[in-house]
Amino acid sequence: METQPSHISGSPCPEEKYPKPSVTVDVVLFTFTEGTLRVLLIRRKGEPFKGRWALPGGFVQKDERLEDAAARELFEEAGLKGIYLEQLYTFGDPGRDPRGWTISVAYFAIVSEDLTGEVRAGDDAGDAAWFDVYQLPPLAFDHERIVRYALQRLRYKLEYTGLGFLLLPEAFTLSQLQNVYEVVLQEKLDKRNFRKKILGMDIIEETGKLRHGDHRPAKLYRFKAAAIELEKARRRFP
Amino acid sequence: METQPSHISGSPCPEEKYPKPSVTVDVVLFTFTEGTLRVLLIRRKGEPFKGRWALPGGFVQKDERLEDAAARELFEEAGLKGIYLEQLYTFGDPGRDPRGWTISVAYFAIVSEDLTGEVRAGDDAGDAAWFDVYQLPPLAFDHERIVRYALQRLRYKLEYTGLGFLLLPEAFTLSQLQNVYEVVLQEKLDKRNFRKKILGMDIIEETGKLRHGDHRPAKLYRFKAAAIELEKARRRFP
DNA sequence: ACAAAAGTGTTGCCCTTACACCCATGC
DNA sequence: GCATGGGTGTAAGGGCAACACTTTTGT
Repeated sequence: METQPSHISGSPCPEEKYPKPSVTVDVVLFTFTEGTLRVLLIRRKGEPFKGRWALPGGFVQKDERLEDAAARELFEEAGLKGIYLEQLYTFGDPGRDPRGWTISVAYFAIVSEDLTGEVRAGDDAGDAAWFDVYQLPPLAFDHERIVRYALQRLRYKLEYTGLGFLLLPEAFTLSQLQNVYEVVLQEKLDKRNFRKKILGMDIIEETGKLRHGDHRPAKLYRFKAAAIELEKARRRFP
Repeated sequence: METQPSHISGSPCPEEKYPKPSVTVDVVLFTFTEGTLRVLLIRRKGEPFKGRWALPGGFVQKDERLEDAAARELFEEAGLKGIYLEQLYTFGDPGRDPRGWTISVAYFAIVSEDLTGEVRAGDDAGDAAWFDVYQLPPLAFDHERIVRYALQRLRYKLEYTGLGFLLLPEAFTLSQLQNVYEVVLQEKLDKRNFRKKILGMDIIEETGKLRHGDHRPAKLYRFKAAAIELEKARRRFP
């Protein structure tokens, strides 16, 4: 968030009759690796909160759709493209940015574990790194609150849609998927009921391949593309 | 929305390095009177869209929380106070305001039929009036889209919370409440099942009084205050 | 052969749905 | 007394939660 200009303390156009806020987008990007739910954070290079970790994000540009701004920031700061994005909430409390009046439109995003390795820090952003959601470092601005809200949204999403697989690699086992649900929802689930429920949703299918690990090999599944389209449509405007 | 200043065409501070958008709040306020679901609209006094109907709203002021801005606009433009409000969505598509770059944080609001009569047009806003959601006049800006989105939210809300009574007077009959659900959800409901469901939710209680109408008198109910607190808590941040 | 994860069905319960008749009042 | 909306119970079906053992592999 708000990485680039540091010269916008207050209004650059003082004594305007109708002062305007700065508007930023911030993205809470989730993935799931090594058995933990993770969020992408960027280390801030400039003031304020220099050196602290913050959500990827930045100023919205003129003639840019809000969602496009979120996608652009993800690309500029982390090299990621084509990510699942949806608007989360808009935060505008006075005092949330020490530089002055700033409103942030937060986005919620999910990326497959596959792309997790592609993350590279952007040029003018600091390091980028994945953090366990349940063990975050101190964050800049009100970003901790934004992450908490996003986590709540992720829980709702898993509870009534089947989109947990967005967090996983393209091919995954049912045990992996169940693990995602258990970590996100913070509760233990029954294996048989879980499988029945997911398979009954008709959103994933067998790939025909097996994953060989330490023990009995597991069937690999992939999601049906239609499932994502359906969810997107569900959230679109009537 | 955007009633006051018409001099903000483009940026008042041209050639800034980081131009800022204007930020407004718009409120979709629902109520239920005479058997129809209604939205409050304000006739625009100034350009653009002069004379058209629009959602109540206006510019966010500095050091003002977004929700406070929404509440303030409702008071200034319609004389209403203490309304149930929740954030709906933020609209920022380029071109949505012919005057220039404007982002609108839309709020969703519900008012009891009791207060419906208190609506009076604000000083600098035009007339205020209630319109049947299913028969809206042409609206200014992208307000029709915002209303559609709000209606979708209202449906979700009635489906899994019991907050339909927020639209009704303080004391209401179960038939009135069922009628609200039927009009909002656009489907006919079974009387016995509806009553079982609502009473089972433990959110309303008998007042002990009866409403005398044309036929057999009906028991009057009121909602339990705890029900609203519960819903507010559910939406609050963890 | 053994340890460890994968995989698989049945039962009971509850919640949801479908459905029809009597009641109390105003006119 | 009749028209009109108010009010009530039950039975069947579907979905969800609880529960334990066999299978397949790697070592």
